[in-house]
Parts: sequence; C-alpha cells; structure tokens
Amino acid sequence: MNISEASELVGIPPKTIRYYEGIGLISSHRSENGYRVYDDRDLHMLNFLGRARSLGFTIESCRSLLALYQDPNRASAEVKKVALQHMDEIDCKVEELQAMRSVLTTLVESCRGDERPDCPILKALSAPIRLHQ
Amino acid sequence: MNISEASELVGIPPKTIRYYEGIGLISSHRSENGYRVYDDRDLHMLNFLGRARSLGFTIESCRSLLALYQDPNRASAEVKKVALQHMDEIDCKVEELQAMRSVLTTLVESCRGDERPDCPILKALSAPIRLHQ
DNA sequence: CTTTACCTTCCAGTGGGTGGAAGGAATATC
DNA sequence: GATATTCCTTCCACCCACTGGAAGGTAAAG
Repeated sequence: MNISEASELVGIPPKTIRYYEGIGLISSHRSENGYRVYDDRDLHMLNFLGRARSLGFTIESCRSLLALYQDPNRASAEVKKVALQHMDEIDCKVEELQAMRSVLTTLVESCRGDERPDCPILKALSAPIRLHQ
Repeated sequence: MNISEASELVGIPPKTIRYYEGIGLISSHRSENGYRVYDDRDLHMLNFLGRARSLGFTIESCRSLLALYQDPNRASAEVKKVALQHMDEIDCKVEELQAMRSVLTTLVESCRGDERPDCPILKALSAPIRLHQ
C-alpha cells in the first residue's frame, strides 16, 4: 500500500512517516514508480512508533525501543530502564508545571481583573531583583 | 553596565539577552565602542522578563505582559486574561503528562525487568493496530 | 484530454534558545 | 611596548519533532 493508506491505518501523517524514514527510524521499499510501499511489517513498526510517541517517548528513546523490540535476545530490564527514565522526566515536568501553576493561582486570585490598572500580577513580575548569587 | 554584569544581576545569559533584543522584546543603548549598555530601567525589564519566563509564559505572552506593564491605562482584566489562558495551557499539559504517566506506571509495574526478553511494555507498544476511525 | 488526487524531493519555519567561529576592544601582566 | 586574557560584537548553525508549501512527476477518473 502507498503512504497515505498506511498513514490512515496507523494514524500518523504522511509527512511524519517520511520524516521518520529520513532520520533512519524506519525504512521503506519503493515500487517501480518510486512510490513508497508499506506492508504489514512496516505498518507494525509504524504502529509501534505511534504508540511510543503518544506515550511521550522521545525519538531517540523510540529508536532504542524499536531496536530492543527487534532483538530477540533483549533483556526486559533494558526496556524497563528506558521507560523508568522517561517516567522520571515526566515527573520532573509535572512538578515544574505544578510549581508554576501554584504561583499563578495565587497571583490570579489576588487580581480583581477589572478595568483599573492596579494589578498584583504585574506587581509580582516587577518585584525587586533578587540577587542570583 | 555591560551585558555580562546585567546578565549576572538578573540571572539571564548574555546570549538570551541578545536574543530578546533580536526579536524586539527589549531594546538597548550602545556605548561608543558598540557595546550594549544597561541601566536600572533595562535591568527592571529584564528582571520582569526573567520572572515571566520562569512562570512559563511564552515569549509572545511576555511581550503582551511587558506592553501592559508599561501602559498606565491598562485594565488589570487584560493581565488576568493572559495569566488565566496560560494556566489553562499548563493544566492541559499536566493532564496529558499524567495520562502518559498512568499508562507507563501500569506497564512498568507489569514488567519484571530481568534478563529475559519477555516484556509487557513492548507487548503493549506492539499491540494490534486499532483503526483511527 | 483534462482534471484531480496522489506521490516525490527539497527548502524553510516553528519556540526558545545555545554553541561556536571570526574578529574588534579593554584590561592585566610581563 | 608587547602580549595574553577577557569581554564584546555579529553571524551562522544546531537542538526537537515535526509541518507547510513549492515544484514537478504519476496514476486514476471523467
């Protein structure tokens, strides 16, 4: 099948599929007219990639995961390691975002949000420079 | 003062300060030798930017916030609107990340993580293609 | 035969910087 | 005075993970 059909089946845009090929994440065969052709095996890889990406794995992690997936002698510990590392990064991001959120909540709650210029949010943002050691 | 001193005071790298000037977020005066010179007012703006960025506001939001800050006829409602919109985006991101995290948790918990190839994480990633309507 | 839809490659842009090269200017040391 | 180091300047390229669009070839439908 051609790229657009593969795209529909796995839910990844054609552009992205070509991109994945460009960076060596997947490969593809070509038919006589130069069009990319995808078989079940290719769909399987693309599907794997789509799921991994939707869980937030980076392209490089996806590369590792795909390699492990295709290696019958893999140790599941390797896979778990990649996943745990990813979870750590997610946790870091969530904490960062929640820290921001909590400051923003305080600021927003203290702002009347009317037509007057007086604004605690701006006041907080323009607070005196504290020395960055 | 020169750029590196300003940088230290506000905790923003010189490269980033130049970048902010390049995209028109701030401006700067030059001394005779062509060096950028920063006064208290400039430091104040940079500090404002640093705080806004550290709360996760995008550059474009920072531009709006700086404009509001410098407009004595602003309505605090405008500021609050920017902040609320930003909070919405943070909430979206957190939800996304937590959804990923919860799937990952399940997968990681089910993986023994030993030297054997059998791995539920890979199994889940290679699960049959479900049609993307 | 023409239109439309699909395919190809390549270049450029997104956000928010960061690294490094090449070269000028100021200061410290010998 | 010469030299070394540090600081400054600009500019170009790179990061991630795509995405948009141009220019042109190919296939299927009317």
